[in-house]
Amino acid sequence: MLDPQLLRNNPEEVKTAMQRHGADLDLEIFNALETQRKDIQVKTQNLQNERNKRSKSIGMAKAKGEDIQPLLDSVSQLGDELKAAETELQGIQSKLQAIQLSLPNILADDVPLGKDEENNVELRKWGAIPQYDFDVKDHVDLGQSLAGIDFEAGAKIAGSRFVTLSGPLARLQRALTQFMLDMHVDQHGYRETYVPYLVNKDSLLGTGQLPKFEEDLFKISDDSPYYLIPTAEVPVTNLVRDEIIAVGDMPLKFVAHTPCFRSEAGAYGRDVRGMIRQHQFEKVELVQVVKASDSEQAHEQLTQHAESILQALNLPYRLMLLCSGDTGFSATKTYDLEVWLPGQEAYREISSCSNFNDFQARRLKARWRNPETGKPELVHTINGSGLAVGRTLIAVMENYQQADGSIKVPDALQPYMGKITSITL
RNA sequence: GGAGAGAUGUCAGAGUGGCCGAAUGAGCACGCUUGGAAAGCGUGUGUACCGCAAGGUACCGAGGGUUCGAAUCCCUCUCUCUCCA
Repeated sequence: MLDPQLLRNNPEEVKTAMQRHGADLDLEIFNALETQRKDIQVKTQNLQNERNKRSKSIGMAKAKGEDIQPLLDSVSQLGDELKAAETELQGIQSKLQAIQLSLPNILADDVPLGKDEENNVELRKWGAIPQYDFDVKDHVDLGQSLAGIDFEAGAKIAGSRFVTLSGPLARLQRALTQFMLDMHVDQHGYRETYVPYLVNKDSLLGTGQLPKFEEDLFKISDDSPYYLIPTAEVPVTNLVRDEIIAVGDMPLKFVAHTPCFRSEAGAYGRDVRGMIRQHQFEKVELVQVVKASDSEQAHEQLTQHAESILQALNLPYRLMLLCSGDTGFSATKTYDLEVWLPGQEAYREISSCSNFNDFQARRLKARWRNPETGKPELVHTINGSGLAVGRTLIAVMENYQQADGSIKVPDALQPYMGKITSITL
């Protein structure tokens, strides 16, 4: 949510910023509602004041044993008027709120203008793209020949875009998860966190998935208020909802491993082959809650934490700065890490690291107390995948494949793999 | 599944229709006191919105209702605790 002050005081500026982020603000409607709101709010508060004063005088008169009937008569009409004003105010406020909830975050100045991922800007590349003297397979072929990935089983048990893993490949996924968690906890100072995989509506409103993106989510049922989490960002960031954080506890750094569930509505033909785009996948998520003055630096730092996993696994990748059209609704700026997949001969997203500034914090009412002013201030939230485990599994398989179809276990993962050095049939 | 109790400010905890944004205590901050500390004393200490300000409005788990007036009464929901199955 944007700062309502900004919206009221500089609506033109906000409108321009919204257009940059692919949204529109109808100033005519907004200004009209704002004017009405002001009038009716003042009117309502005056009526409330009047009622409070008279009610108080009735109380005092009664205490003195005076006749209160004339006073009662004089307020009889006030109640109806007040109720009407309150109802009207409520209506306007919910309309204004709907507008506010539908507006995306204002993009950072250095976000390049662009329509879609074609316009993202490559900031740096890491690692050499491996050369092979044999025919490279993708993870689907590798997984099938190693009898470790079974799409038919996933489809039978659940449906399309589900998969089963078994044997050493299932273990490899677990190894990756453990490795990532350990690295973020031991070397990067994150606090390991276990959270619910089902969340309520308030949490999704807080991080910005609702009200606009309900179709991307799995809802448990119509009578149950729960949704499956699309990312650990939702439960973890909501830890600070309605909280005022002590200055000594800042910054908060959480890491959580969870499954993620996405309906992938609108991705019909895309990535139908393989494990790239699944309804269910594992992810290790990094979340930081910081002071406003620290958020840019924290965003860079968190991105580097995600990068360090790729580096430790020796997987080539590139860092992309997302353009305006590709940056998510709640983000002010997003870096994507794209890992090299030999099977596709392409870089594919494996992590998305975003700074939300105070956009989520305002919805969440997440604040910290500034000791200099003694006042609560909104925090800034930053999160990123560190990393998407399913896609990392793919990347390891494809990058570490050998001529005989086996997969070498990266050195960093060997302690987690019972010391085996290679995955073979 | 059944029966009961409860949810109040940073915390503990009073308040069962009006003078309650809310006693009291603890904590915290500042000041006094002291050689220094403890104790003691004094003052202050929620959030949001409107307003230049004075001031006003809302908020006592959430949402509705009754009433001139609700933390307090009624209804629904959520959560916590105790007991029974």
